[in-house]
Amino acid sequence: MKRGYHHGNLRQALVDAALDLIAAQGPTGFTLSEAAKAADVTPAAVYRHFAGRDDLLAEVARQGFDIFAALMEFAWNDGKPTALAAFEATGRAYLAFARKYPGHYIAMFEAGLNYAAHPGLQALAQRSSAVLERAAADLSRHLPAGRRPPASMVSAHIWALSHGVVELYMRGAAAGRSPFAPEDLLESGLGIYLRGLGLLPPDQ
Amino acid sequence: MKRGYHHGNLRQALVDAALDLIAAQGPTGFTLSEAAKAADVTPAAVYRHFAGRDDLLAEVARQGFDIFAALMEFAWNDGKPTALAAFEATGRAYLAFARKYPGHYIAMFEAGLNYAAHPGLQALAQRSSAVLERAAADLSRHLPAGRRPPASMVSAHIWALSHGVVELYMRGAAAGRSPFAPEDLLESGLGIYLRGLGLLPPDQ
DNA sequence: TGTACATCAGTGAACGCGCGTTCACTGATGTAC
DNA sequence: TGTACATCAGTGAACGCGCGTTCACTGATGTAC
Repeated sequence: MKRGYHHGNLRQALVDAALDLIAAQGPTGFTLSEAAKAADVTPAAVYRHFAGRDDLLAEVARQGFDIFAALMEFAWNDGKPTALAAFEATGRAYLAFARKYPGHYIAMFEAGLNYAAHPGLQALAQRSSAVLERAAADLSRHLPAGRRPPASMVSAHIWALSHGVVELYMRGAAAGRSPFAPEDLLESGLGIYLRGLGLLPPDQ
Repeated sequence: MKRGYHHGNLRQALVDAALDLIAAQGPTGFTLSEAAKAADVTPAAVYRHFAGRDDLLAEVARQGFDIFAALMEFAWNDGKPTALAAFEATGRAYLAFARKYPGHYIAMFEAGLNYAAHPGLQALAQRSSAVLERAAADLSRHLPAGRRPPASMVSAHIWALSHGVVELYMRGAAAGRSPFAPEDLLESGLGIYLRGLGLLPPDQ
């Protein structure tokens, strides 16, 4: 397919190429040159749209956080119909995102990029975690005030469990070798955790 | 300090140099050349002891699994004095390992190296996970047979939570920004989880 | 103990490669009149 | 509608760099007699 001299939407084409490379070859397996080649363009052309390799990578992460936050907000759905059901939907959404947008996920959480150097990123990342914290807070309201752990701690537990499942059992070392699907692992793990919080009956 | 022409123990010196580089600069920030330089040796000398860059990295991981498995076994201590106490000690040991041996941890779990290509590695990795599975199985024995999840699932939950805490809250994006120490996060998370399993009284 | 010799762990130079980035350039697009 | 010109998104060649790896070599170590 022959395009004209101007690409049309090179910026996004480069982001998409980067996504494919990241998903296929890990956080390191992405080079500006390869992304340019995949977009049928000279490496130098990238500099019309990005400050450099790092900037392109940051844009990938930025778009990822955008999608991620939207997905999480949609799944949480303001805690309807019940806080518990909405919470479990949010957990499923987390894994669905990691599975469907592996390039984004890796850029966001595994590329080790410097959040401080890209201020927009930091704000977006916090928007994502805010969803989870709000969900945890709403959930906590169903607990007697006495034994209610801080919502930010609950959300940290959930996030850690979710991330661990993705890293170890969806990708990673144990990916094929575990008898459990990541989705089942997260769901069962969350269930036990919620029971421990007192949000599910002890004998389900 | 001037050594003789022969190094003495170059093999281990290279492993140690690699560990420092990995810990300081991430899984990618390790090159054969830099490791050689850190050991005061020509890059070519590395090939007297390792088949190449990958082989050196694999040796780092191998030693890591060795230490890791030993540490976990020691902490588990055959489930004494009680399965519960031993289990919590094992969780603490996991985080202590990640904190004390960051280079090893990264090489083991984040370097994305091909386990199948290094058969010895696979066996060692399984020895590590066997400790956790045995602990989970011993714990489960205190549950009524009816609502006893498979031990391998319990150990997967624990591993995922521990790994997630390390990645997100010890290193990683939320490292400094969370109000909770990783150790506290894991301990509280494990506590809630164990309560959910029915191994701790509901109102602690 | 002394000597001849094999072994072996290092050197140093060289290689081809792909990387990110720069630069002067050119051809297409859009705008003013 | 046509023309002159500014803008802008690309090219292509070049750069310096550090990488992993190879090779013939050399100097130190260890062993046999």
